[in-house]
Amino acid sequence: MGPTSPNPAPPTLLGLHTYLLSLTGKAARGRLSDRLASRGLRLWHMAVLAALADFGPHTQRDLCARLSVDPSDMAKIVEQLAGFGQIERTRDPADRRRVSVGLTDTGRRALTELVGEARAVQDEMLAPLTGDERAQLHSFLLKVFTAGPGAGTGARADQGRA
Amino acid sequence: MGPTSPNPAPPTLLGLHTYLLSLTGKAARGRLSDRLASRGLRLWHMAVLAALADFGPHTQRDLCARLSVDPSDMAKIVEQLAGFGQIERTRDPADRRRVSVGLTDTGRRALTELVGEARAVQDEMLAPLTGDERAQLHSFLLKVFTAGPGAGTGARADQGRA
DNA sequence: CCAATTTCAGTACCACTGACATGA
DNA sequence: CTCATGTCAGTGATACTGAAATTG
Repeated sequence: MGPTSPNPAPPTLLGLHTYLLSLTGKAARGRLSDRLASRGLRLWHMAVLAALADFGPHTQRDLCARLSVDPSDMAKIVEQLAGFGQIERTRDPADRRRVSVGLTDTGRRALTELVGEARAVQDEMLAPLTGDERAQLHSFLLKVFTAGPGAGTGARADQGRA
Repeated sequence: MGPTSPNPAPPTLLGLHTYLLSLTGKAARGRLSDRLASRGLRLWHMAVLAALADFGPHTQRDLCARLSVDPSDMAKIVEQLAGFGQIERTRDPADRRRVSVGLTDTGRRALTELVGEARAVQDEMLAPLTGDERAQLHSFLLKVFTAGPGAGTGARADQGRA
């Protein structure tokens, strides 16, 4: 859909706020995951590290709830992060079903670097906007996101029409 | 990631413009495709119909270039739309390799309805914003999108690390 | 013979479903 | 026995790769 390409995107689509939002979101996601891939990680890895850094240790179930990730997927993500030594898993002695997940120093360092990558991407993508405009964009998105998914389809709704 | 859920998303993530952008984009995409699914169509179907409505008949290859869709995927999309009677395919008599794709009246009607659905979704999602704010958001996104993907990764860039 | 267009089969990835093992 | 937690295998959708078929 390269705007610089000879064939521009259809105005009918670009005029729809939600469509444009999904396009730019896709581009953002793509660029982010490209960057993170150079370090062998994915977006969910960064999300888990960030959740642990911001709120301290979680059970896997709480991580799933906070990030809207399916438990079966979280199992794999946590398994990989443990393999990288970025998190530690310990069985809760009080309720041995629960696995408590906590950040290691390695994980904390990794998160710092990942956030740096994300900042680099956003400087790239948001280059056409002034600082004020970026701040406004951010506040708009935050409003939409905070009010938005809460009720119904939220994060899943990805292949809705089953 | 329901903001109304007991566990809020990590501020570290919400503070990253690109991450927030990808989250809201994902939500927009999810809601849109849910709506369209109720009519048995997908986002790409709407995109193709919109391209044909805005710019007239295309060869499949031109559709691919305009929408950044892989030719092998476009073949399936076009096949389905033809099955629904929303487009017509004719071999270009001058160059019989090319398939010219054009909109039917049925397709035009379908597009009108799909756009209506998209507008409904955007009224839902952007409810927390005033009219002015929506216009500003739109212009910001348009700037970012128009300047952004142009060169390389554009819409594909989804699993870049192959 | 080579290039362009379309089509088809195969691969990888992501998100979800359902079944299962463990433990409260 | 029941419910909760976490794990694992399997499904459907998406996006890409590579090769074939047709035509220029």
